[in-house]
Amino acid sequence: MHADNGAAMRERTFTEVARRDQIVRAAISTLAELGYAETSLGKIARTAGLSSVGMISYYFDSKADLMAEVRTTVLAGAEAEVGPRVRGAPGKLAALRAYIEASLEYIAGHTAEMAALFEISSGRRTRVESTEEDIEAVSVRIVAELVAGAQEELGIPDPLDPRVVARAVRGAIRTATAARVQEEGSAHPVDLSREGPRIADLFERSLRFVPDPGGSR
Amino acid sequence: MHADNGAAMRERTFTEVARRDQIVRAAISTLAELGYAETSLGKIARTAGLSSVGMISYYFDSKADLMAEVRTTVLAGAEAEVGPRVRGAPGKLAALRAYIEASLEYIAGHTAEMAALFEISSGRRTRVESTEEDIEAVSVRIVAELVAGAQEELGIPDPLDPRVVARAVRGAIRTATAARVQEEGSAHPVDLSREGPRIADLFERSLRFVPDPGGSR
Amino acid sequence: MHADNGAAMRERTFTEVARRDQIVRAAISTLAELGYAETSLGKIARTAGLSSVGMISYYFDSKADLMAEVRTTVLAGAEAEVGPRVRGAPGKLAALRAYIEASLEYIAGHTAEMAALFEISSGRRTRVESTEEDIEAVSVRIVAELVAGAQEELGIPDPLDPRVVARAVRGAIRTATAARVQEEGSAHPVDLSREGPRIADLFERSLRFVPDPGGSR
Amino acid sequence: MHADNGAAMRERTFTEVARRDQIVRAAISTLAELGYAETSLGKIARTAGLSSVGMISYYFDSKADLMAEVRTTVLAGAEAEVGPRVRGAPGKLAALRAYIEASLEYIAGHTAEMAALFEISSGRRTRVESTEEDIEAVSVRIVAELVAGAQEELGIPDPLDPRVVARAVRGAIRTATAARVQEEGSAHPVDLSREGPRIADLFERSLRFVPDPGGSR
DNA sequence: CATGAATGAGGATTCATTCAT
DNA sequence: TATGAATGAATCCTCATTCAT
Repeated sequence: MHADNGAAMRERTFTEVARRDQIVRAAISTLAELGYAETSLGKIARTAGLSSVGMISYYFDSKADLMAEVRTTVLAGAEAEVGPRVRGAPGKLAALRAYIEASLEYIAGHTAEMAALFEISSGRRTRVESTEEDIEAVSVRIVAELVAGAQEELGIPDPLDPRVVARAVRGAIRTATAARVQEEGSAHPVDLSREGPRIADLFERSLRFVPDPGGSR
Repeated sequence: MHADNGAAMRERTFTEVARRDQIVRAAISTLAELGYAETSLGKIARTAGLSSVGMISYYFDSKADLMAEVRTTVLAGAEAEVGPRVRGAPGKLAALRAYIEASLEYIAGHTAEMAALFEISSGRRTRVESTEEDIEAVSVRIVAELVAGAQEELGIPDPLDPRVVARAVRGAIRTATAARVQEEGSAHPVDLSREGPRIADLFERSLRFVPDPGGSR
Repeated sequence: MHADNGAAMRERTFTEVARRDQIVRAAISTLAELGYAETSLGKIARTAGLSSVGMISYYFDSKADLMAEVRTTVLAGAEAEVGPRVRGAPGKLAALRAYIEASLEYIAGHTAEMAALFEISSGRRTRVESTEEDIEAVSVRIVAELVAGAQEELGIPDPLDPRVVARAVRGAIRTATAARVQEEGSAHPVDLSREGPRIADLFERSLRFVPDPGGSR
Repeated sequence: MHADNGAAMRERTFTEVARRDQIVRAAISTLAELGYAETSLGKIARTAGLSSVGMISYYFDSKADLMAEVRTTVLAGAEAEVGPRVRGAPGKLAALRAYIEASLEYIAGHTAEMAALFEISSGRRTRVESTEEDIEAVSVRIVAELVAGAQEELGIPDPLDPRVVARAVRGAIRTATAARVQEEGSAHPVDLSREGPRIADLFERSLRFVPDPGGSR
């Protein structure tokens, strides 16, 4: 076997990097267009303008390997946009808002990547490595930290469970994305560029909310 | 062809009903365990303890037909538990809470069914019929109505967009489900039986929240 | 096995005869509509309004058995119409003309039967019995006798080989039939009712023709 | 997909050409031997000495694709022999004779090809493309032109309908072919090499025939 | 008489992967 | 580096036939 994507790397030639990138991009398009179940190496090769399927096998150990690379690439791209904005936010609540808004903006501008990511995570079951941690689990942990910080920052007397909120936040982002894809032809499609602030508002309200001391619940 | 799911209905034998049920249950298990992409009629047959794949084809016109039956079955089960509780709730806010709690309770007791449903909706691309409306779209519409009613009920001065909230609610439910599946082996798995009230609390807070006139935002 | 279509017959009950006929007629329709390759016992059963395929197996030993019955039935029908007219003709030449015209008239009125017959003879290869003689071979022999008789009758000095003429006659009949089926949607479809006399004229001319003693050929 | 028979042509490797040819030849043998209904890719593969069925799918997009190639190949071969002789004939009547004789000579030397062609045209129902015009329809049109020309050439007072004659000619050719295949084991098999001139004689007589002014008919 | 159930072989097709060049 | 060739398993599906009731 020639290709190798393990931990201890050898150098990659320029051609190799370019080819891999070309293939990964073709895979993203294909996944987004056809879905995981209908995506084959042959179709990816055709999308990439490659004459043979063997070419992919040459650069990637297996289909799973390619899928993993797609995942990594897409996640890295998202992190590159979302991460700095979260880290540059003044305070935890602002960071949470930044996370939500940046996520939805990124999603809005990278439909194919997100669709591909979605297809991979829902279409594949066999984990390549144990290190390939679940996207959602990681995201939830990160968001939960922001939520916990924000509630602390706000000094809420009866805080919500950060992980519950975090899962809701992630769910809201995911559902908004999915809705956008599905309502594409609808009369009132979801406008992702406006969705971010609205979702942020929603969660900010729940975090800011102070239970009425004499309230019913 | 023997199996028939068209308009002009035929009587169904006892054996037929039993077999179909047996196959549907096997399909649910297989989908939940392997995911849509890895679920084949052969694997379903093996799970069902059937000797031949042809047996499935005998009772279902096609794989799509079987998947549709799975979908219908699971949705009917969920509706039977969630629907009455929502309709029996005193008021819209209570109905929203009932919806969330009942959903999570049902999910908690029917992990495999929900996973199967999830796999079908995300894994299949070719819609069987246009009438087979997207589960999420329908759910969002229903929840949005509850949200709108609740906000009206509460007399909130600056209400949130009901559809934004609805998508967040659905997202929270889905993510909680997914989290439960994925964290099965984890140290702190999600306890779905407690998750419902917490998610309901979260959204109730955001709906009850009255912006401070002199607040920072 | 219950059904039996061998030579030494036992009595057939009324129901049995009726059922067999019903099935044979359904087979003819199906063959004519779908062609041999697409005709299955299941489809024949559905066409016949029978609920189960087993019914056919009950009355016919095998698919081949049913096909043989279809063949026999159709041929008997044709013979019943063509035979008397040929035998009643005044003279051999007239008999040949009667054969051609009656054949085409019968074909014109029994499209489905003829199509079914055509499908069976071209679609199936495994001979059921050696006694199931080839239709064409038999027909050619019969026509050849008429041709030979006609030439004798006319006293042609340099007669044509009767079998050559006979094969041409049969070919003309077949091709006319096929042309009718294929040109159904065409602008100038073949009118089978007029085709008979024309084909008869054609062959009568070739039989009547007396070579010019001083001619080139 | 590897095989390609679309518009945008790709270079064909030496191996590819050889393999395709090998498969086409195997298909011809199988069709001729078993008939269309019994011809499967598996049997063709076995005939071709190929270990796997997948091999055929690798070189041909579908079974229909392969059948189309068989058709094209056989027709091209026939045209290459018959065409020049028809076009080189001195006059229309001579051309008609050349057509008949050349056709039967070609058929005599290519029994399997012709049988395969016959099986394909009669066994398949779903037309690949509308441009794939029916062989018989085309042939009849060509022959009809020759017939019309010949009658004009001969200056016959009461000419026959050229299309009627053309269909008869085609029918005679086809029936002679079929007869040859079926009478292979017979005592007096048809000798196709002598059949051509005889059939030509037959039709020449009918074209040359001048009705007797005082004749019976 | 009739039917529904069941079976298992065989149909075409797709695909990931390996290999020789 | 790159490519085309080849393989064999697995996909869904159809079908003729058998059998128990």
